[in-house]
Amino acid sequence: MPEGPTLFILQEETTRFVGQHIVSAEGNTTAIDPRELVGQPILSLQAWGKHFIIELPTMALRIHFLLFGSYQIDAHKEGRFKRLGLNMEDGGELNFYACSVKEIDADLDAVYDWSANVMSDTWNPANALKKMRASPDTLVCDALLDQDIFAGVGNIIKNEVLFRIRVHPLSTVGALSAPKLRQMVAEARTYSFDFLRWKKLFVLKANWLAHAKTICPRCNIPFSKGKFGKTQRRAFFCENCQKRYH
DNA sequence: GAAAATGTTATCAT
DNA sequence: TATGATAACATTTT
Repeated sequence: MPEGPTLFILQEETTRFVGQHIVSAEGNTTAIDPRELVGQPILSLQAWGKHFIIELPTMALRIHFLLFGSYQIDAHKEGRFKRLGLNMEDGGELNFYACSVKEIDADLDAVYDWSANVMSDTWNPANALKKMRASPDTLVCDALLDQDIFAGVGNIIKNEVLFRIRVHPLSTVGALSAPKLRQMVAEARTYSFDFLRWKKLFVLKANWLAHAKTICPRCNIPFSKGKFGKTQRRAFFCENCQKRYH
């Protein structure tokens, strides 16, 4: 379900709810009592990386879909418990399933670094470079998945970006030249918007060049596979055309 | 039907 | 204390 572009779509699809009051709420979340939400207006609905933030007068909620979460707008799933369901004053519904719900206590600006959100106008590539320069031994595969640096980048985007810029996932950040590192940062954003466009057209998977693929489309030789880095996520890469910098 | 996967976090051990 | 391994969660697809 997730990766930043998906959350971006969710945010786009729900803008009409901003300003509306919640007329009823339900769900099996233990983070909050859904009844607390009734009567409150939605102040904002925002996406930050893979987080969906619902801002209300008395609290903010963070929805995270993890690997399996899903949502329905003006519809619901049969035979599934809602983790959280909001019924709006215009009769619309916003339902979340199999996701993590968390209440955010502190001020949103204190919790979120808006410049790290790859899909946002507030994205700041210079900040990403600065964060990476602070830990040069980090593997590029870990850096791209680091939500403090590239909020919204997930495993698919990671694999596609590294293939596009011809960098081996086990390269270290510090071994990349300055232009190469800038290219990595730029491509993280560029590919995220390609992902967004393709997902909307239902052709995302058809446009994968590396992720879950077996043959390198550039070299026509088998891709290598591995589970690398702190999170041991799948890497698909070409030993021939993706250079290992270290 | 087993296994794996677009992900994170809590908990326990070192 | 900090880091690291492991489990836990929950759904859909192969």
